[in-house]
Amino acid sequence: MRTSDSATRILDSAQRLIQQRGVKAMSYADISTEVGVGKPTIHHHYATKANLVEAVAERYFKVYEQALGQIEASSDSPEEQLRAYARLFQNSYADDQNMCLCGMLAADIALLSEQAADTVARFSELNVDFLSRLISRHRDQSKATEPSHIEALASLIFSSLEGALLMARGSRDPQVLDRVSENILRLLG
Amino acid sequence: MRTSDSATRILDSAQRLIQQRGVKAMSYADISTEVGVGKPTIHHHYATKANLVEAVAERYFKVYEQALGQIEASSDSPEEQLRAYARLFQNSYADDQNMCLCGMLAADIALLSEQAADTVARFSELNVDFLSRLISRHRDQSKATEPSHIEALASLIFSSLEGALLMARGSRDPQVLDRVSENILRLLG
DNA sequence: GTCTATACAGTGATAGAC
DNA sequence: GTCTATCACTGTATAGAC
Repeated sequence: MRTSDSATRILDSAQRLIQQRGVKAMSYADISTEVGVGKPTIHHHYATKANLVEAVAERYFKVYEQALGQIEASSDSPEEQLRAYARLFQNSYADDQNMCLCGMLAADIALLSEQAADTVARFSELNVDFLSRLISRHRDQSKATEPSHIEALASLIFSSLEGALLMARGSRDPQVLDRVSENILRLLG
Repeated sequence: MRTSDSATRILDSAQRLIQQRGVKAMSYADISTEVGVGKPTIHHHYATKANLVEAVAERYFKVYEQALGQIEASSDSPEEQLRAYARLFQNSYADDQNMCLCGMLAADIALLSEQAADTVARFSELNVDFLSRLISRHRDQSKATEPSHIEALASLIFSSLEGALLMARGSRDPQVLDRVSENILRLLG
């Protein structure tokens, strides 16, 4: 159905609005205009705003999880995989200077329902786990490293990219992300 | 004047609310309740919400600039100065899981006036410049390094800490900041 | 599944008295 | 410098028809 994936188009619009303006500034009126349906239609698909945010977060998590899976499944080297990982963030910024959805939700954590906040926490784990595996694989090729060090390095890489996305928006300097991405590759070796 | 630092207490309240909830969720009603003055009083000191946000950002910038100056003036080693720098972020989080004000403003960049957005950009430069000087001083003790590498490393450190602050909020894990801070020290040497 | 119409709380902001 | 009273507007949400 062309018409009846309104639910999906509402999610698309809501996600974009959150990434650009934050949860509080994402309104039913904006979505209504963008998608071309009445506000009651939005409520029909997602009863409350909390529900809508939860749905956006959950879908984002799953899509992102799949993307990480594809990177991991590729037979590339850990270095190449890390490059592909960094590209996820670069693509987000290239697409209208979008913040990572969960990065924005983390900033707005005080406004979220328990469920949405939980998805944000799981997103963080997802990234750290992915990076920890990647680092382990890389380290096996040379020398062994303590698990706590690996997790700390994974946290550093994830934080760097989330922060670089934030910094790129704040400083209006698109190159920040590229420079940080390059230096992260150096961290690995 | 005891009474007439209402202006200051309004700024304090507004800043805290922005750091915890973001610009859009900071309201005159909240400040009015917290400070104990009527909403018209807030307008008397800061005519519009945009003015208020600009004043909060500008004061934050200046206080932060002073803090960096004190770190720089201290006769400590570059390593110790970097530790003190990281502590600024750790203190922010320790104080009610506060986001860095300009980090939150960067997330809310689409909602800001030109002037406020400019202060955020200047804040970013302030940090990168400070860190670049610090790195240069450290490198002089050993080997020379290209300026572009220094700035890239400075951006990485700043991004890491802003991102770690965001990540600590999102993952509800206070130790993230500590782990990232430690690893940053390793980046220097 | 979508609409019109509407309820009602909260928003930033202003007028004018003290 | 602070107040009371009030403004126009927008926010989320609901009722009920089609």
